[in-house]
Amino acid sequence: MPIGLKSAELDRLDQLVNARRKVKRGSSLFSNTHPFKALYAIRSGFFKTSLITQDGREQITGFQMAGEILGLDGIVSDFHTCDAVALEDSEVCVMPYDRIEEISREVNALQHHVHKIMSREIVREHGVLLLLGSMRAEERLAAFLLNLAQRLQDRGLSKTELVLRMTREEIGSYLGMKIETVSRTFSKFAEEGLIAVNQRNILITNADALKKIVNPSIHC
Amino acid sequence: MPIGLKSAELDRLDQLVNARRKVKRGSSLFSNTHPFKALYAIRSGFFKTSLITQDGREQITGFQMAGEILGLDGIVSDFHTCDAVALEDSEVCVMPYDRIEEISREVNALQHHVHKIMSREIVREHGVLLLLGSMRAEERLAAFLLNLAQRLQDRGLSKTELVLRMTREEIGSYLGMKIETVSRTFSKFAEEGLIAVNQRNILITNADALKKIVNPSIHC
DNA sequence: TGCTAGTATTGATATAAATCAACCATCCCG
DNA sequence: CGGGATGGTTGATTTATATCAATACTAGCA
Repeated sequence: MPIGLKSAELDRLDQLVNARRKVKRGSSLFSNTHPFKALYAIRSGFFKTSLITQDGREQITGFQMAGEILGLDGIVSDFHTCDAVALEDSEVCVMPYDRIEEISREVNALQHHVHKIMSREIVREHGVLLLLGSMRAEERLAAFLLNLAQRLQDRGLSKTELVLRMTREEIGSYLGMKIETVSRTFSKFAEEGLIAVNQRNILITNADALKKIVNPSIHC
Repeated sequence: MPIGLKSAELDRLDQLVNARRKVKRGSSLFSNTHPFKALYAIRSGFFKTSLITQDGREQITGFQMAGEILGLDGIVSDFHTCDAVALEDSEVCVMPYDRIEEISREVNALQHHVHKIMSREIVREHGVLLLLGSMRAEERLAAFLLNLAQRLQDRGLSKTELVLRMTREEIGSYLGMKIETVSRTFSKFAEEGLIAVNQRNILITNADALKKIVNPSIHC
């Protein structure tokens, strides 16, 4: 949340969060077609958001961790249009949407903050489009690992040791590839000494090489 | 824009648009790294938005037509993060962003409208992720044509006759496939009698069959 | 302790789409 | 009118990834 506010404004912001909610691993925070009432700020834990097609295919649209916001998809139609499922025991702050609108009108910083969050999500998805539309399997997985590492680093955690919260299948769904390809690509990276894989524990041993895979040109 | 407003609110909304701007076919409305100042509402014409990677690959993130909003990507960082290029001579309304924030605080309907526009864009991109992540070439192109047809219909135009404003290459970039595959898929659809192709003029002759391609299950 | 379910890896083969290549159509401009 | 530039189609071949199939690992539980 933004800083440098007057104390009266801070008091108002305190009213934004009406409750906390714990979400057990494997259970959902909201689902497609559920009425939209609130946005959720992740306090702890890890989520995936996904779409399910009528013929049963799942497309994961993102993985979210502490500090990120869930539920933006619901604003447009008053209904959620995707599912959000916890991949580990998690806790969120519930921020009723009408209260966000109300307080946004009074606290300019909040108004701008909300816009930024939505814009950031749009830009993030642009990046995923680039990934899915024009990268090959190795590039996708390398980009995925570097992105996770960066986000962990932003949270003060190690940027080289990651514990994947999702299955290989979920990674594949997100990256538009099959589980076998995900597995093979992990193995290839490991053989080449870029990472060490131990189940869901990944150690990035050569981040530069991963970056080179994602974007060959800038390193030539 | 929303309806059912008081006249004082309508007066305020009039102040939102500060200028119109014409954009010639092939020239850009804004570009990556340009400072972000305003959102643009398309009055007439047709645009593409795209990302360019350092190694020169282009990923088109969307095609926009009259009534749609451009520039949302710039809010998060005060800089645009993609390029918007007119695919035909176009005209936009320039809406300075600081004025949008200001008037949003006074006119609740505008505030909600802005949120909805951003949320709609997020949901649209979710759909593209699904397309790129889990559909095959034929499904992608069929979905693309149906989407265009729907949006034309929403604007009171024919839902069966479409004039493509973009090249095959641009379609391919958007759909994550090569130009040859786009061309072949058009030819296949034409052979099967689903569409008639005459250069960039497409006539949809069997929309149901296209729908069946996109989503096999619901028609079985 | 061993069994089962879920998850992951690896190999063999099939296939969708990319690539390489040739050619065609249209438009524009000197 | 002619010739080049741009955009599009079609065919032959290659390749990345999917699919099919077998096996292995881990965790939880009876």
